[in-house]
Amino acid sequence: MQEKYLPSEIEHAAQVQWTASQTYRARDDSDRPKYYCLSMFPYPSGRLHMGHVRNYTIGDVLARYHAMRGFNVMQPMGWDAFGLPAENAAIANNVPPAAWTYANIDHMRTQLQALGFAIDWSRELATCKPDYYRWEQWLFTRLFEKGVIYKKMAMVNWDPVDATVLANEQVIDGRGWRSGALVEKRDIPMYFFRITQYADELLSGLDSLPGWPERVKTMQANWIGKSVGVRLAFPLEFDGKQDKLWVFTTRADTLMGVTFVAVAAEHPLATRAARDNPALAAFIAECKQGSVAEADMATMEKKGMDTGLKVTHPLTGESIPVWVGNYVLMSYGEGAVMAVPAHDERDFGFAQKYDLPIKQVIEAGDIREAKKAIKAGGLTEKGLAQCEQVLSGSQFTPERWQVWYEEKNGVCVKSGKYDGLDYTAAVDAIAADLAALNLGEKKIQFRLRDWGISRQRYWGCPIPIIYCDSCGDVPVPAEQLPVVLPEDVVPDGAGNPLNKRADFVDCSCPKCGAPARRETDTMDTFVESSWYYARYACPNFDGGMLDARANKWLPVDQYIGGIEHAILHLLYARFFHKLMRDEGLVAGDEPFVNLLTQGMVIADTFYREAPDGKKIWFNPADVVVDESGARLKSDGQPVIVGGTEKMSKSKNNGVDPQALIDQYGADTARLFTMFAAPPEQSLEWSDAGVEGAHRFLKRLWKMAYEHVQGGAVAAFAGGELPEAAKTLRRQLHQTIQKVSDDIERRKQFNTAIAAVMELMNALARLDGDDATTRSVRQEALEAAVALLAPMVPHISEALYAELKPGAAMAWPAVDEAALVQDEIEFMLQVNGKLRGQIRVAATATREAIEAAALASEAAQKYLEGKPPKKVVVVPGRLVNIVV
RNA sequence: GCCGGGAUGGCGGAAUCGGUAGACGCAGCGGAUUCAAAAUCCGCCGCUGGUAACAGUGUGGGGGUUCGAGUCCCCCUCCCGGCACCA
Repeated sequence: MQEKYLPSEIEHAAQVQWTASQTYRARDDSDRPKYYCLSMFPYPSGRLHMGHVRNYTIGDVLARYHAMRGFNVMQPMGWDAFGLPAENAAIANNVPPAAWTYANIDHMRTQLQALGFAIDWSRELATCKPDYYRWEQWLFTRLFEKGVIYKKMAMVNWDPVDATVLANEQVIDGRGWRSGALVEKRDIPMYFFRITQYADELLSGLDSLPGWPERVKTMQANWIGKSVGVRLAFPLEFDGKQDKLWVFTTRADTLMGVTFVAVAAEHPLATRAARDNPALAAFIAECKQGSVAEADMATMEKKGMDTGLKVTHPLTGESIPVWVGNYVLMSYGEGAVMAVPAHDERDFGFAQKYDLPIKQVIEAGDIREAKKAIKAGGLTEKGLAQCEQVLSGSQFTPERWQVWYEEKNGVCVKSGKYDGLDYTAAVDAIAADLAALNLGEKKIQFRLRDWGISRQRYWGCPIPIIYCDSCGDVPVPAEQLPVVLPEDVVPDGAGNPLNKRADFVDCSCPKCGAPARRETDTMDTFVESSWYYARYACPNFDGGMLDARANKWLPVDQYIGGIEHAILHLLYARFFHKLMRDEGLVAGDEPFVNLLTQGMVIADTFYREAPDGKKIWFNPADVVVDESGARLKSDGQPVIVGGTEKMSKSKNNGVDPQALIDQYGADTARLFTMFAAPPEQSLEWSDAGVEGAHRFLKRLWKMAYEHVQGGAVAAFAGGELPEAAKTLRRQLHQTIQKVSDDIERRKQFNTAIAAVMELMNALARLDGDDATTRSVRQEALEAAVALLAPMVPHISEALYAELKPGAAMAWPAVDEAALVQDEIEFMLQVNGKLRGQIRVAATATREAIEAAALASEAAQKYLEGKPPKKVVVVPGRLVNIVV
């Protein structure tokens, strides 16, 4: 055995051996229970970053643990290879996105392999390859024919200078990232997935996912946003014609308090009103400036303008003004809202700003109670004062409006026949009256919108549609698929370069044979990442999208990925699974049984501002920070510190793990990443601490080396032990228990590692070279090495081979007999404060424990001879004496 | 703005079901070894007072429930993620 721990040597040897013997090949034909462990596949951005290392190490720990437990494990890997950064790189370096992407994949594959992940590389896939996206195009045509995919107009960010659609990320402070031009909203035709048709199932399906974090399910449920309300109409007359303005509201009980209605700038009524109203037209044009991102819409100043139009209140017949409001979203509900300033925060702010009437129609519950109590009489002085205080707020004033709009348990007032009704009763009564007038009905409304997938970009999966002047939008027939994306294109940032490629665009109509044009839009990259998990089961199948193996491996037993994917990616993948199920391609309802959302790896950001106001971001590795501030290493000039954020390409704050691997080896990088923070928490990167992880591995190596030098010995197999060895064995088996539980149930690896560290510290203190002690040491070392194997597989394998030559490393078993304790230590509290300890036999009764506690010196000191008020005994833990 | 999450020593974090706050590691300090250094080994290490024993205090801030709160409830502050064309 080597005396020194040489990571590069043992890691290389282990990896070569794993590859040669196909150790991590998932068996399609095995009868052992399957365990499909999937980590979210990477975007091939260039090099691995720490987030990848964290993600894949978590997956690898779980995969290796289950393999040691006898499962037939599948851990695949692939590349989410289409996307915007490849086009940006192309523009910056004048290389085709394809070449850039393939080079990145090759480099990152090497890096992943150097980390020693137990990946079945025979299943590798890349979404930019025709043999993958071909089936996505095939499914698209099927769904298009079924009507699950349809075409409609939708709003995008438009850069008028570059004449191109911008991603939200490319809009910076309302301007295009390259041109600096003010961004406009523009309506263009797009293809949509009818995800709203599955809204109810996507919502109720969350209940069938006990293995998902609560927070993720809550986020998804809120995103789907099912609300029960009333869709109702305000009749109006326009251009001499009778019409209706429809709105959706969850607060129909406040209908009698409506003082105006507001429509979105894009609403047809606004457009019509603006025809002969230049001021309104100008205001609408202003609303159409800026990005389409919801966050921008929600944080901008609420503005509006009276259209001059009036609608009729459906129940009172009152005339109500129609406003255009920049805060009304065309994409939600009807694109119009009824405004009740007295009981809605946003309406209130708007009414205050434009001096619109505010009409109270709900009385708060506490005010009602106070009025009742005073009327009934017999109040104490204090009670009366309380009631009066409540009533002092009962006059509606703008300063006190929160009391009114926040009130959920109020009743209707000043609402005619609805006075005195609570929320449910009022909504029911009003909905019934509206229905009788044919002016409304109860309706379920989702916040979820249909999924627009058209992207006016080159580097994506082509949408398989052909435009024919006589036949219209024709899906490409299956036998003509795939529609192959040419890979020799270099985009220039101004529009989709496919439009300039006659060899791509020109084609003939599959129906009539006439000359036709190919769609040049590509699909949202979320489409590729919505079904890759299923394709891993049969990546080489060329007869269809999936074969029978999909149902052998699915559902995924453990999915691991960043919390930033909690809503969109995971919702789309769940949706796609249901689409594939309804096509008869997969059997189950949900794709991922257990989900682990790792926290982000965050790091400092540094930037400089260019003369045109753009920010240029610098990598932390290229920056030195000291008392004088942050400076760029290359030129010594200062840079601005931008705060600690998620490691990302756009902020250029990713830390390259390669240096770590080169200096300390993969095991150290893996160990440190798992040890630094629990998986679900965000991990602030710092280089300090890596040294400690490496030191631990060196110590482990040294202890094993010294033990092995002493000659062969069998692991402890039973019999009486001296006290020190017995205690160590108890700790050993407690550690096995804890590490198993930490990995399998808690999925918290930092504490598992800490427990093994404690064990090693104890083992280092165990003296004695007699045969018995050595046999206990052998047992402990074998177990410790096996417990660490999921985290640090290379060193574990090397050490196990030295400790127990020729044996296969299995997960250690707990010896229940070793766990038995004779005496237990109880904490002694007096009035909840720790005052001492007592030792009691493990078999002691509650009475005996109590007696021992009261008899203790500490208790006597605080009792001062008096009997205790109360004694609380927590079994196995503590005694609290209340004096 | 809306939805979700977080805050514990100088730092990363532990405390799993309301029961010893600070495990484990980093940094620091002291010592051993060494010609010296690195490496390694041993010890100390929340804060305040005290030579010490010990006492008080302490989990972002304020309030509450409880014999007992880092953990549960209410209010607030700050930080992070998502917000539908970044992936």
